[in-house]
Amino acid sequence: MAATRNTIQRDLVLQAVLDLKNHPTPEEVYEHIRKQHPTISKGTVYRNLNVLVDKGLLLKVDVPDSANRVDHTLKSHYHIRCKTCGRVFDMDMPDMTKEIKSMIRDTNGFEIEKYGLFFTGVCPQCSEQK
Amino acid sequence: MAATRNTIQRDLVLQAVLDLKNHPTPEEVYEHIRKQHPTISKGTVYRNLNVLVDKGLLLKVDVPDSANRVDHTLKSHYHIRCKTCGRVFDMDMPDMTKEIKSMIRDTNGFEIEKYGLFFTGVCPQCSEQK
DNA sequence: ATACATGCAAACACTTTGCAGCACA
DNA sequence: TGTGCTGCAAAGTGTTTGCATGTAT
Repeated sequence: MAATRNTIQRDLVLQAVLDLKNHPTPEEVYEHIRKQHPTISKGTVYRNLNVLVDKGLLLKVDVPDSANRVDHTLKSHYHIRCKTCGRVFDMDMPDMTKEIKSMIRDTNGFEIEKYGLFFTGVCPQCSEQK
Repeated sequence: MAATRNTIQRDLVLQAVLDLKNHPTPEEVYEHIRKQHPTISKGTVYRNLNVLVDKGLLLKVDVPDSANRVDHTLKSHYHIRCKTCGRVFDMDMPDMTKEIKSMIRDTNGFEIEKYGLFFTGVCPQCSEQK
């Protein structure tokens, strides 16, 4: 990995994700930082999120059909997205990595690197507003 | 659901997915159809793929960090994407819907509608080319 | 006849990137 | 002092959409 420097912007990006807690989108990180540091650019936010993910300090959360997110929680867990309001929540369920791996019958020569398990549904607030 | 019509284009889109078999991208469907029907537009391909998915004739496959795909296989199964060549393959493993649902401890009021399980790795061809 | 569908292009949402100047090590 | 990083804007991907026209029912 190439050498990296500690810039103010890098710190701000990491701190913003920690502050926002709930797996924010890059856009949310950008808006959060802009309050205190209005000159930061969106490109810098994206670049630093990628750097922090590569360094293993943040986890990338792939969200179908919308902006991806980053998670400050590093242990394996799963998410659900409300298809009405778009918010993303943590699932209350144990890690299934072992079970999932044990179900693989034949990798067909594939080197499996990672997997994603993602739920979609309607959150309590949105379902009662009908 | 609104009434739908049987257009030549709709048939062509469905037939293309069946012909191409391996969960093609909309772009691949478009290029395939264009050989026989050069005036079809990409918008029409996207629109019809969405209609066919809504009708339950095709399955949408959400692929992290790249174009989505459609699958003509309707029964629940999982996919893996080679991060080197980008191709998507079927996983050789049984359906885990029951196991996954049984691991959910508390839905916190969520109406869970669906889930996606997706693998990433390096395919045999790409890993031997190193 | 009517409303759904088409082709086209523009717009959209999200993300990356080229570049000139800046600042951390 | 050098190269990694920044801000900015432009470009890149993938997908949807507005509109005038066409066509299935």
